[in-house]
Amino acid sequence: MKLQVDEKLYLKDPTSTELGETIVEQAILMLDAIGYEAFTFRKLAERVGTTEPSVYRYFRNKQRLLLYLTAWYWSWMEYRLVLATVNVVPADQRLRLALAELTRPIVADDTLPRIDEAALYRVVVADSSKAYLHRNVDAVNRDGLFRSYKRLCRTVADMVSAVNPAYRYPLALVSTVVESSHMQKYFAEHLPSLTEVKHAQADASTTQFLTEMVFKAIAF
Amino acid sequence: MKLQVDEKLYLKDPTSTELGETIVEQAILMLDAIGYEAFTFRKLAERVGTTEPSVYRYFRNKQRLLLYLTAWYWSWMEYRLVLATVNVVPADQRLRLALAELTRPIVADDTLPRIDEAALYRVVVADSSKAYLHRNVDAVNRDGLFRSYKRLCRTVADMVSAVNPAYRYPLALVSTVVESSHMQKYFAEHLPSLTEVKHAQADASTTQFLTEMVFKAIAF
DNA sequence: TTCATTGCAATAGTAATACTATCATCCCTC
DNA sequence: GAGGGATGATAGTATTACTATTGCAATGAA
Repeated sequence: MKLQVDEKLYLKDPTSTELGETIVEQAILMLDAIGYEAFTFRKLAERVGTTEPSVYRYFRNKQRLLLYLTAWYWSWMEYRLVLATVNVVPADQRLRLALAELTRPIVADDTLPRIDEAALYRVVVADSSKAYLHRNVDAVNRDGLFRSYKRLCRTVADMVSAVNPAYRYPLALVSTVVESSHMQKYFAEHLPSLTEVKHAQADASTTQFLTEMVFKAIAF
Repeated sequence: MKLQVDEKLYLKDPTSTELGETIVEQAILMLDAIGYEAFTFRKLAERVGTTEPSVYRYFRNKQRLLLYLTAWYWSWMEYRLVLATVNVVPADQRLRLALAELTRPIVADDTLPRIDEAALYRVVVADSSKAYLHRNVDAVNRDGLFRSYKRLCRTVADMVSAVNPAYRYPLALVSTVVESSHMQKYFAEHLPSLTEVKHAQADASTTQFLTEMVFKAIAF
């Protein structure tokens, strides 16, 4: 299985060579280990056993690498979401399954052999917003680099509209839910006085909190 | 009028000297103008007409300066919120006013002569999450530097509980609303396909969207 | 078999960033 | 007029975020 990501996210397709695959694999582990701020291409090159210029041959800079990882993540999420809801006809049940998928705990998965999905999820939770909370958002957006995120939100928003076509804020609600699901898990771990979600059962209670919120918000 | 912020946020109280006040005043304008990533103490010093070491005498680093500004902002928000709801007895009306205050457009205000409140608000929207989405969250939190944010969320969460004591996620709901109100305005400006909120009337529709969401979520 | 291409390593270098140290100076107060 | 706090001036370090250039080894086509 291979997911498509926009060509502008990289200089050279990392899936086209062994080194490229290793760079992506190790970047995820390293970002998870030390965080976006401390992460540098020099350290990554050292870990991979290559040189800084070789990493730069694949990605223009670390923001683009982060964008690549998050775009990949959102595409993968949409794939899972479609898989989870295919053949389910009732609109409310489809939405419920989609929300469960969006807020579900990510576990390691062998269908994607070189990707540590759990680590990638932690990176997305902690750092994905830095990809758009940046002065160059407009330029990055013009290049279409948020397309997979937008597509995912649109997909779920359409499910919301299928349940209640009169609801006026499906996209706002969905983007709120997506970001909030990250935030609540982050808060549960680091700033527990900002949420009732408990670190130990963060996944289940986040799903419950947000699912309840969505269905009440769009109820007739 | 003067707001208290935690002493650990600065090395030397910027309100204690003319230079300190100028540093804070210009930091807000500069962060608003060029963004957190491009902002440096060297550039700030140049703009203020002082030297880099002098800025470092007030703030340990730029994260602390950002924390100082956001802590100040949340304290100010809580003050406004209390002011807006004082003498209002019905619980649902209190909550409605508080939400309106939280999501209201910020306009320049002469009660705080050297602070450009509108610029500070834009900085908070674009950059405040970077103060906690950082590897050192736990250390910063141990120092109590998120206290004003937590206090604000707790205050509003108590209003939620006053309306419906049985609702199980008041804090999670409030932190979601606070962050979402920033996010929706940011999306309206930069990623409009992620929200129905329109840039031109971002304030009114964000207030409406979130107020409606909260009252439906906590309805019996 | 040669030749060109690619894929990558190695080395080197630049401008900027995030600080820290030291010392002089100024002004206010006692 | 001595002492002390506030600031300025200068200088320096380690790291970051790149970029340029060169060369070599494997591969595949002519």
